[in-house]
Amino acid sequence: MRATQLLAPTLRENPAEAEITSHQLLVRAGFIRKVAAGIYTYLPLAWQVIKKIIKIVREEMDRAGGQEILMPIIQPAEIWHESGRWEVYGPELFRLQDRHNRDFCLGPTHEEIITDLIRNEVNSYRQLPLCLYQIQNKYRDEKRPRFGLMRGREFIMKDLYSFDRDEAGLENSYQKMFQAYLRIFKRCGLQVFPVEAEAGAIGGKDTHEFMVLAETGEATIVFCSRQSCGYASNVEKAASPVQYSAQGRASYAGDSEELLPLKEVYTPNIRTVEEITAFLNVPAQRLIKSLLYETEKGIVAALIRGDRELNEVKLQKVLDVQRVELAGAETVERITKAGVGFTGPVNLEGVQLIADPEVMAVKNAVSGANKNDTHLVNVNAERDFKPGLIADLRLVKAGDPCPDCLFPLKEAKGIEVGQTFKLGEKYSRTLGANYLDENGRQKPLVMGCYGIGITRTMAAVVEQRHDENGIIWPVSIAPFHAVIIPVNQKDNRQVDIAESIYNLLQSTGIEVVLDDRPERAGVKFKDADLIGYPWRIVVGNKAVEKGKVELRNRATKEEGLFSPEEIVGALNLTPYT
RNA sequence: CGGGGCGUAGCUCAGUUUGGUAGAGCGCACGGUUCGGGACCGUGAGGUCGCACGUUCAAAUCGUGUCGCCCCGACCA
Repeated sequence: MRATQLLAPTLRENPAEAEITSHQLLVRAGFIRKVAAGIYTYLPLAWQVIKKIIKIVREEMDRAGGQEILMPIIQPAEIWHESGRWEVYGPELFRLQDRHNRDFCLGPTHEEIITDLIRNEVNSYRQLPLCLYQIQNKYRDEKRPRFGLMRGREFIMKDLYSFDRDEAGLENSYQKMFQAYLRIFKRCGLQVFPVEAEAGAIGGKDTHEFMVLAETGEATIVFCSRQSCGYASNVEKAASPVQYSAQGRASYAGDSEELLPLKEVYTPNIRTVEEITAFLNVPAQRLIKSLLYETEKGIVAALIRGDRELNEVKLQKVLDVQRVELAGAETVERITKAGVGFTGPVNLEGVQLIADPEVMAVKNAVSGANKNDTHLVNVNAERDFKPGLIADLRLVKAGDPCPDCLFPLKEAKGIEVGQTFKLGEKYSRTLGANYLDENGRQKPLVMGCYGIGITRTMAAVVEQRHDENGIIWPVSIAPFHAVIIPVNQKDNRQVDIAESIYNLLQSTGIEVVLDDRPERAGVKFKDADLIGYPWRIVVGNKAVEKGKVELRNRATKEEGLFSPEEIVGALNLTPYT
């Protein structure tokens, strides 16, 4: 490809709207342009990268036994009603109507379509196991699209669905996919690590997210500091190892303190945990934070130790509700008869009490009194209040003990590039996708689903592989392997040598750009670094006189002089470096 | 959906407070000088100032509405 013919509009300055590195660089280096919020055109360089990522994904899916299909973007509302997700998915579903006012949606995912296909076409255990996948545009009307390709409203995704006859089959399919995922991301030059996660709207039991560690990641993950343990989890999922025992407080902290009588104290306008710890001179661990949440099943009071944060996902799961929303000031006042900041579990009427096990362990705790400017001291669980439910509600954080081995956990930010789910029978039951076993008995198919965000993966690679000058593509997915830069476009000797190297490399199958633009060398160097070609070949005067050209590695910055004939041999096209 | 901010040339931004002829740098076109890390000189093209309505002799500037975009939060494969 000649640079004069390549549409790669680079920018000198960062676009004002781009916040994170991958967004800035992909726009600046001429890979993408925005069409609307969260919707982008992929220019030639980006599409080149995307096609390569897709090729890798396709090879690994095929190797793992997948068969590629292509399902429609536009999906009729009926099957979404059937699965119940027309309502559940909410405003995130792009909905539209045809000329007859029939409802459709743009597919955010394809469980419904595939299950519909399979229930009609697969009837026998002899046809199992079956793995089908597609690489397709997906549509999600995100509340807040952001960070360029990270969270788009239109994006490219690979989704594979596995169908097995039983749990053992699913486990086998799941493991194959898990391994395939590790290979895919490695081949894309990414360092990922799989973490345990929550299933979210898709549903299912076991699920892993594949995380690319990056400062700009939207997900927080925790992992065990002990290498051999290997525990890693999304914080939302991460369990806290503290369990409540029937023996109660005595088992905690070796604390032999006596239970003291309950007492009211005057705490004028003292509302927050910080204010109370300062005012009463007690540590935050001794406080019981009482948070009122509104759910579709009513209002609950969630109790958590003063030094902890509540994990709303855990709360939602434990209550088995769709919606948990921190109650507003009016609701708090209606329920507690006091202002925000004075809520406490003692004599709190009309709500369900749910407590974290740690709360049960605090002796002589401090809590709100449900009375303005008043707190209670020497509050003790069981004696002064009795929660209807005790459940792990804590948001785990760095330093907390690992649930598997009790070593301290570490925390990191990650970009989720893939997720695998064991769906089980969730969709096959609701949509009636069954098969007949050897005994002629009808059974629901056992499903798994496995996604990879293709366009997000491209952004994640930029996020993980860049420097102050631009992107550093691995050879495996670089838009081109190399760029040839004649330093002076008006020097015929340089141009001739550059042209001959260009022809030579092309004839050996190396993907190369000849930067034949009438620009000064500096401009070409800047663009080469910005775009991130793995190799750069500079044809300059001094080099020409010695019959040698420069070969430079984008990632390592190593340089060497080679004769044109030596270049092909010197180019190291090891994919992932 | 709550809070905040911004819409002026392809890009980055001034100008809006105090209404009166549309600006700069970069990019682009042409000519010249340059030529190994985003050169310089000259000439030039390019804008319904997001859109609509209103106030006014006069609106980029004031008012109302509306659309779009960005950030924080909530939410999310």
